[in-house]
Amino acid sequence: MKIATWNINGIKARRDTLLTWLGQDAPDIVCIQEIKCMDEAFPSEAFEDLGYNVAVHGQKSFNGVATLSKLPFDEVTPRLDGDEADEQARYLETVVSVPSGVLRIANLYLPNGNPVDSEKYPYKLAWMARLQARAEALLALEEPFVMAGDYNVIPMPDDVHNPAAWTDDALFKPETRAEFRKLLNLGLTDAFRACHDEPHRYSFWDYQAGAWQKNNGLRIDHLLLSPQAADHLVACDIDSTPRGWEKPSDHVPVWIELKL
DNA sequence: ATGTCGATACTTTATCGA
Repeated sequence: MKIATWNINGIKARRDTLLTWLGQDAPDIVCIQEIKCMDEAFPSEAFEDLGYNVAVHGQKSFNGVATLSKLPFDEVTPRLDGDEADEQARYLETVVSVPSGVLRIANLYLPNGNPVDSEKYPYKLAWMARLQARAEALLALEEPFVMAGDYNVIPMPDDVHNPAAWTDDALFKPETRAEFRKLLNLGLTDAFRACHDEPHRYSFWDYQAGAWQKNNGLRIDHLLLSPQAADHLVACDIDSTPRGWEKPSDHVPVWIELKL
């Protein structure tokens, strides 16, 4: 079972790019972020024609997540617990049945948090605390689950080209990295780092300043696995090729293979 | 650390968010 995550930066602008990638890569489940549209504007039919079931949690203009799955959804639950007043569409949890039982997929678009002296940074940290609480609740079920998405977190200095330039950024501040580490300390596995120890492998390159050409990137898109999922992890990688295509997203897909 | 991009609106250029 192949599961991918990809921040596509606008489904209207990236529909055909995503279809092309799905046509050649054919993952079983894809978590996409930043669809930037309302539920009813999502082009579900195009993906259904490729054999995917579609779950959408969108909003106008910003944010928004959608999960595509070749397996039917047993459950679809939008929103992250912990703040009823939070209107931002950033979290979509689904459950599918697999031969060995169930598999839960949390699709998340974690807040960017910049600028750090605005209300956006405390919102990011609070959102990360809510995600930890959700992870704890799910871990108690002792079932396989994947938390996949754009975390907007650079976990380690080796995950960015020039770490010294990022020390005060919301994606790399010590407080941000500490909140991410709490997820790992609960018992979740960073799938990419379980499979790779080479430094400077990136999932995002800014549109500006020739970042892609200079390989000036960030590793901020992650798949975190529960112990019951990590036990079945056989491969993980970043597919950077779509960053070189026409009109690319600034992020590329990251995928795992689970033997379930 | 800014050489860009996507979506939106009292649009055809400015603003916001990343």
